[in-house]
Amino acid sequence: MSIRQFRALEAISEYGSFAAAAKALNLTQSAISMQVAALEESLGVPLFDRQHRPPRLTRAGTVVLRHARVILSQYNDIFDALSEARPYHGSFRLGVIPTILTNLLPLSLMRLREEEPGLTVNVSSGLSGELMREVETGELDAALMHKPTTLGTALSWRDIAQQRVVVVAPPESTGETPQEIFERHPYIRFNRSAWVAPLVETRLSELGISPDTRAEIQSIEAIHLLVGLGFGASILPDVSTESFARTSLRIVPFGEPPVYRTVGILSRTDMAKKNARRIIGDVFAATAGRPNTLKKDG
Amino acid sequence: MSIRQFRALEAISEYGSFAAAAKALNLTQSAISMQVAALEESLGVPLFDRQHRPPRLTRAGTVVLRHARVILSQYNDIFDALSEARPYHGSFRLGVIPTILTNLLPLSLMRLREEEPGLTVNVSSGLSGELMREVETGELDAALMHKPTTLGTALSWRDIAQQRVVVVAPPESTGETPQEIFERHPYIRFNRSAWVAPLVETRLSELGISPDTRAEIQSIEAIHLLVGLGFGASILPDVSTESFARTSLRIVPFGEPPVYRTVGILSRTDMAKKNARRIIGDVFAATAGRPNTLKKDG
DNA sequence: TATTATATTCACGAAAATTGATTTTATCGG
DNA sequence: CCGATAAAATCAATTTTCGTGAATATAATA
Repeated sequence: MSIRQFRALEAISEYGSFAAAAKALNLTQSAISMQVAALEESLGVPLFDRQHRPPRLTRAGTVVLRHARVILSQYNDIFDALSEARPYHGSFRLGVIPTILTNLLPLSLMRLREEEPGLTVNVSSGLSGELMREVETGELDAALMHKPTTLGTALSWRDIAQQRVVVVAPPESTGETPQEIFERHPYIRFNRSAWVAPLVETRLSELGISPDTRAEIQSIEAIHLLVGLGFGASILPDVSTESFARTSLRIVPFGEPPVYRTVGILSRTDMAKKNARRIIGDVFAATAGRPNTLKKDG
Repeated sequence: MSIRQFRALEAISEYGSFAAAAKALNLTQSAISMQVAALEESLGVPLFDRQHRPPRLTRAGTVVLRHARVILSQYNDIFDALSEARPYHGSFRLGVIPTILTNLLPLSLMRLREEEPGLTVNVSSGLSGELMREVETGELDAALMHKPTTLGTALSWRDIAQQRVVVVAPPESTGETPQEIFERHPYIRFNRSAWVAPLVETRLSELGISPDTRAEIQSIEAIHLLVGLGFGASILPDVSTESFARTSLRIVPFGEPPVYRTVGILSRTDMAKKNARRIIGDVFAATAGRPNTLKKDG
């Protein structure tokens, strides 16, 4: 099964016979015949009814042809797509929630500067609710934030990362389960993210845990420090894959199935800078998906 | 540019490095490296930024990757699609306009019986307006008819054939243009098709022709016969490609650009027998597109 | 700076595709 | 029904492509 074989199949259907297809593709008729044979071999199904001359497509043949057409059109579009993907020049106003500000963002901006030097990104920070409003009014071109629960057609969303919510405990702590950990350690509540908090509360009560809440803190970094000093344990989105602040904290699953928060890009459906949006989205997605260390210099 | 190369590209993006992709695909690093090199060569664009190790996708790389993903998913879907395309068993009520009844239909039914013996097609005939109503009420599963000018979302349409409307003149007639022909021959009007008639009238007056109308006849076959006997000339949809009744009449273009009528399949969007509809549509489209003679026996 | 992980290069052998000649099979015309 | 013709299948020889393994080269890491 190769593209050449699909091309042959399409040509046969277009020109009506193996021989005609061969001529159109500058090949021998036997080459076409063998390509079809190979295709049928690998699919385990006859694509043509040889009772007729020229052979006719079987039902299976038309099914395969339909797919072949899609494949070939995607294939042919590649060059066009490449020629449209020329260097971008302009500015882009991006809103970002605090958690991302200190994790995903720096790496992504480095990459972006490398890949698309002509694109200037103006970053501002805020909570998801505020950002959403600013996107709606056009103050921001897009926002990197939590996935809203409801979304009108005026706004577009693209997933960037799924962050697992986990229990973070001191390195020297004992206890394998959330229950054990919160029996032995006070709870440092991370209450910034209004989007995740309810999920955490629900899961806590599902697990039958009533933690000893000792503090409420807004910053993931600050909580990391406190937990590292043995002050208590906390429940946070797992940003450790971003390789920043990879302190030696214990990470324990927070029940099954894991609680996730989805981070992505929100923008207006009718926005102008769709190309820039795609570039930025691609870079953030790449950074989130395949964490790489920051280059020393740039 | 081959599917294997696209697979390599996707694997690299998925597993994060050439080496990891190689392992996943049971190949050597060098094989992957060469595939990428070949891909870049044939596209004329670097897909990876070798300043980094492992190399990072460039912008062009992500563009190609997007296409590669579509291609690969279509590719992988082929087997599923084939296994779903199992022999159909059941009946189907198909309405057909008179013109098709005597041309496309017989050939298509023969093919259909050959390809899908389990599918029984019950054919009934009527004018487009009637058929449309019967499809709406569910008396018919689908209808092969002229394309309606307006179409709600409750009904679905699929194009099957474009028939050119042409001037049909006796074999021994003279005159190269419609004007000349209708100066020398009386006009036999085909008034059955309410859908094409207005177009014909418009074109006639555009061409400044006021033909000597000698008869109005409902049947294309009858008109063919009369024209063949030299009784007059007519203007008809060109069904001669269907190789039936290929009498030796003269066929002359009816002005530029040609007048077309579009024939297709109308059905309810919410119909049950979508699979049968597709099969039938495929066969009619194949018959219309690539006219083949009828087999002697079955 | 040394070490390690990773990618590139190159020559060689293996596998696949193409060709040209030949045989087989359907269709068409008496 | 039979021969003529058009089309496809088959086969051996040849060319092309692909993958490997060893030897570099290059970037990240300690």
